[in-house]
Amino acid sequence: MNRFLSNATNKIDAKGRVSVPAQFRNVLARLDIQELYAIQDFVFPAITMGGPELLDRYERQIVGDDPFAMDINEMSLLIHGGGVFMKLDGEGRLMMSDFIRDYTKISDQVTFVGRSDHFQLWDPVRYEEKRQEALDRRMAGGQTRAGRGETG
Amino acid sequence: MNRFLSNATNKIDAKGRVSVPAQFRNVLARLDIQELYAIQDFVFPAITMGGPELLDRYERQIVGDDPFAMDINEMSLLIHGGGVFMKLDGEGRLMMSDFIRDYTKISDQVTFVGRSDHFQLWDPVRYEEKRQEALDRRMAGGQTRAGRGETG
DNA sequence: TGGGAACATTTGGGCGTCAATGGGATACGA
DNA sequence: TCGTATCCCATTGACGCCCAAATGTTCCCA
Repeated sequence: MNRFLSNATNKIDAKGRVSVPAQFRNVLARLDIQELYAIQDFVFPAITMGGPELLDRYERQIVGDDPFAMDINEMSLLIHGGGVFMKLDGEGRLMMSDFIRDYTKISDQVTFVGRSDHFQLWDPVRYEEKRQEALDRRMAGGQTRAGRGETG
Repeated sequence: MNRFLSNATNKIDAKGRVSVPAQFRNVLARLDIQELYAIQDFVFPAITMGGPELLDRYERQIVGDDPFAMDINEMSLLIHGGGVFMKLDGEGRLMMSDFIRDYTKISDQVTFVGRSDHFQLWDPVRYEEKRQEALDRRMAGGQTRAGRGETG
């Protein structure tokens, strides 16, 4: 598999490190991603991580024709000022910086959530909350499309 | 037969493994499905499993042209964050991960339920409950037992 | 029609490998 | 020089891979 799927929760050790799930590391290797770009999610209390092309994509939103694009100056402030490059240590771990902790409220555990072409870092509790909210909202409004448990 | 039909209940062994019914494995082989995509059912306490095209189908809902479709970010959280790829061991068994147990309340047995182009994993008791509920609901409009369900 | 052989399926368990985690030692920056 | 980050190695436990027992099914022949 060459996409980030599923989720896994790992502990933060005494030094503030946490192992990136092996499954995700495999995807990173397959995509030949050496350096990780990290930025806060604009909607959820989570940190988005992915390859450098992730930054490219955000930058395209700045200059792009997206009608919902934010103010350019404001957007740049978030993307360029709020993003950071990180890399894993020899065992595939990364440091939980204050930058990450601030936006996520992560304390002693991290839930890694696959998002297809990138993945996210969540506090386990908040992830479960938001996941449930999303589920509720889908069942409330989405009865038409593929609702009722039918998938086809 | 190249569709998933009927249902069967198998035991979970001490290691947390359970055999996928041979009948279902035959269908998988016939459809040349090597890797299974699994995701929680959005309505029932069950896990839906099928080939990779199952994920494609869900993803089409994300990028679909439905203007009232769910928020993309939220939908991805459910589909990508909540879905997993799994594969069977040499004997055709799969691991009952916490992921599966959480959504299904499966403890020591699993009921595999055919759903034509995919199948589901249920806790035997809950399956029987839901099946009975569905049956009752269907017969509610009609007469007694003998009465056939009226809503074709 | 009954018995049983041959086969298929389910279940159990040993063992090696790898991932997650912990911790000491060293390098680096404030 | 102290606090922090990085590198390296050790430990533990989970999972994959393999083989074997037990249970169930089919089919043939007496």
